[in-house]
Amino acid sequence: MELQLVNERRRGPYAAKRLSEFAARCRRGGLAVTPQRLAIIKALLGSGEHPRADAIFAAVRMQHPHISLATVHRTLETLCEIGEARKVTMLHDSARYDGNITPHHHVVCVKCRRIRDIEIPRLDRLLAGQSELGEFTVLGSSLEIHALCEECGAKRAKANRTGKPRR
Amino acid sequence: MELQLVNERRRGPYAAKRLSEFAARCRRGGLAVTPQRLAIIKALLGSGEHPRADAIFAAVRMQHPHISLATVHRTLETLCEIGEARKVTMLHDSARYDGNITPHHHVVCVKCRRIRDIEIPRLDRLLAGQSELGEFTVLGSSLEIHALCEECGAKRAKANRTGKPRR
DNA sequence: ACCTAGGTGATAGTGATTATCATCTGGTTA
DNA sequence: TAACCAGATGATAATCACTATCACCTAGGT
Repeated sequence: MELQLVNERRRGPYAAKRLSEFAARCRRGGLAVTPQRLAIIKALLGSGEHPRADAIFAAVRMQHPHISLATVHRTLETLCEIGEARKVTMLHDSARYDGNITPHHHVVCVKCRRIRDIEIPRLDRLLAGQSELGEFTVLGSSLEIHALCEECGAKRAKANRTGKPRR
Repeated sequence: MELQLVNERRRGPYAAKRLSEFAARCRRGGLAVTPQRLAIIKALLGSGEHPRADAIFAAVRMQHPHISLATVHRTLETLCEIGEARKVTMLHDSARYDGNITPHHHVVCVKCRRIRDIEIPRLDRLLAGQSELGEFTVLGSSLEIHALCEECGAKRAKANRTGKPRR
């Protein structure tokens, strides 16, 4: 089997492992280990729902009634920046439309959000043979390739040369 | 070569073909062919930028100075509904976070937006061998599989039985 | 030409996210 | 251990993309 739903039972041990390393990873990223951050990563690791900020807020509030929604938004963003979390899509800011309705996928520059179409016939073939996925009926798909475009890559290289930190 | 940027030169002929069929496709979808809709699909087909509503608005305004931004939003949405356009991601409404930072992909229910993790080792392998893509430096990727979850599929089936239109 | 369902423009409203800023605190240093 | 301060937080205002509302308009069938 080539496509496989990730087993929910793996989450417990995975979360425990990630949590045990969290403080060290924060410090490595130059971040203070605060109770709020701990609560937020804990809530995120404990959920298989790919939650939005408000869901994390609701969960965390039970233990930290004074936490601010702004802190939740900020912290989730920060966690993504140090690689302790990810977004399901990096294109959630606003709707992007495409007039090309033939099957294709996208490369997205992680800095400037420039998007270009790409074709991956092998991927389309792989998915064409998959109509069910656990409890899901497959309808279609779209691959988002994260990349750095030439222009942004050049800017970053220049910034590095003049001594600015990469991130 | 397995991954390939779509050639920009294809857009001209493709847009012309789509435009010539547009009126017929609107009527097939039960939509009136209005100057605004024509201008919007034209602007969309003429752009390789995967534009946001405001960019389409700006482009269309040059020929239709009285068009409303609301019309642009509505029309782009309508075009997606009848299959004349698509969104780059269906998850643009709000940020969804994932605590799982191991390489994986997602199945998304098109109705309720439930998301589950999936693993596609063959896709990861395919992409691991691709560090450049035209002017882009590849960093990672995320596949969004569009699907219908069991619950929503059941609801839809039931609605059909009781005579409600599917869409 | 006439009718009407559906489309549009103007604008108010909503919901998610970000900005601002005064206050607080983790973690380093004396 | 206390004192310090860069960075973190909470409260709240502001912003931004998008949707709802509604009076008026028009495409397309009669």
